[in-house]
Amino acid sequence: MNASQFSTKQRILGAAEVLFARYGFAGASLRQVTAAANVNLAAVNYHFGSKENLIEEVFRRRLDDLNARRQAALSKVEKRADATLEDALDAFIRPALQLSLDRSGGGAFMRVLARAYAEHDDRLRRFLSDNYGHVLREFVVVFHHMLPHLDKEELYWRLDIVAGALTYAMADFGVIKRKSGISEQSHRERAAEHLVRFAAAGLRAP
Amino acid sequence: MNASQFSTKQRILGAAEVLFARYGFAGASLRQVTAAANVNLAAVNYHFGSKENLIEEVFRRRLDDLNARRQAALSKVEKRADATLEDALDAFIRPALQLSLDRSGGGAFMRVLARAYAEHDDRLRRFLSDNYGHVLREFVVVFHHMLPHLDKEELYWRLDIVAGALTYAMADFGVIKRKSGISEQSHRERAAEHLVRFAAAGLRAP
DNA sequence: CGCTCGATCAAACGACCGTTTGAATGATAC
DNA sequence: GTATCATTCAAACGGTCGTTTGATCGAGCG
Repeated sequence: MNASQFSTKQRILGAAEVLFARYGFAGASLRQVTAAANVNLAAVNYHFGSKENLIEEVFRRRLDDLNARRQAALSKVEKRADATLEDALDAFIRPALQLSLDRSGGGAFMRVLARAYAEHDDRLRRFLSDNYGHVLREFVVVFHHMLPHLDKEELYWRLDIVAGALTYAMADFGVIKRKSGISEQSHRERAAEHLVRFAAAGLRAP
Repeated sequence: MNASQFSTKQRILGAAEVLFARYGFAGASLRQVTAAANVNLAAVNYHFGSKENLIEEVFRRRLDDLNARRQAALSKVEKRADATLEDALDAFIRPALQLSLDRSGGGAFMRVLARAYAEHDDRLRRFLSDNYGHVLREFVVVFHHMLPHLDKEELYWRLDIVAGALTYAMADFGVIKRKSGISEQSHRERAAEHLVRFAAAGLRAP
């Protein structure tokens, strides 16, 4: 009998996401993952081939959606003649925020993503760059039109800073202690608002 | 015979720093560490008691110095009546930059620090908060005087963003590909310059 | 010299790791 | 009913993990 309405693959992916977020890729074992997912240990190698492949699938499941949302939001911005810098930033940041607020594990995924940055693993970096680099390049074009006083290299530097601050904020790294009355969700929403305002000013700097 | 002029403890700390940066706390084994340090496997448990304690010592060795440098730089800023926001930011960022440029492992340490944020480990967070906390609070006071239009909570949010962007930049997380002609050191120096300019504008935002 | 004691060493401990195997299961097609 | 085939299962594989043990080393000292 299944302990859930979801398929074995989906349950493994969900459990892996949470445990990778909490203990890291090396720190979370397949025995922990399969126990949490209520599936047999061998199921990971049967369905995914290896732990390495499982890690990639954890990313693919969320990033396909995240990038589609970002591209859709950016398209809307491009079609409006009066779009502001804040609108473009919002198109980049809000999809990440929404994903982090997703009821089933989105918050965990943002921490997994932050871990991926920290890993500095070449294979993982190439995987992320190959599959999702083109979306970043589209954003660069739009920002370049909105900030004509910045040359391409300067713009890249600043967007890199924005990406860093976003990763940090969405992964809830910060030292700001969430007040007991405030949910993780509204905490992240506040973070996103502050981030858009801060990043807009930073990008506009001479 | 020793393979180095440094003591066993120092060699373990140095090797651990590099390997924790590269493979993470769970991913780097004590066998790797002791082999790289050219010491016996049992030396870690003899000198540090456990792997967990070794991790804390890796932090303590660098953070004591980083905090002292930040406090000294901040004191100079406080004594000058004409100090600018950029000066205060510099007092916070430059010590981290200098540490990251330290010949022996400072760059690795900044990546270890970024991993600590990603770990979300309560014990590690408390340890860092105890070491970082009071210095951060001193910076808040100075920034508060320089940015009277921001209330305390708003200021905390923005400084948290700055800390995130700094961590990200110093750990070399970014997607900006270092050109082959540019050393890691001058890459980090560029990052720090951009960061100060960006953060100053972001903090000054209405 | 003989004694002491912190430091280093090879070896082993039990536990856990990712992966593989081959049998059992159960729905589908003939 | 029976053959098929994807899926699930318990068990085991060889390795690596952090830690512990007891022997050995070697400088300092009476």
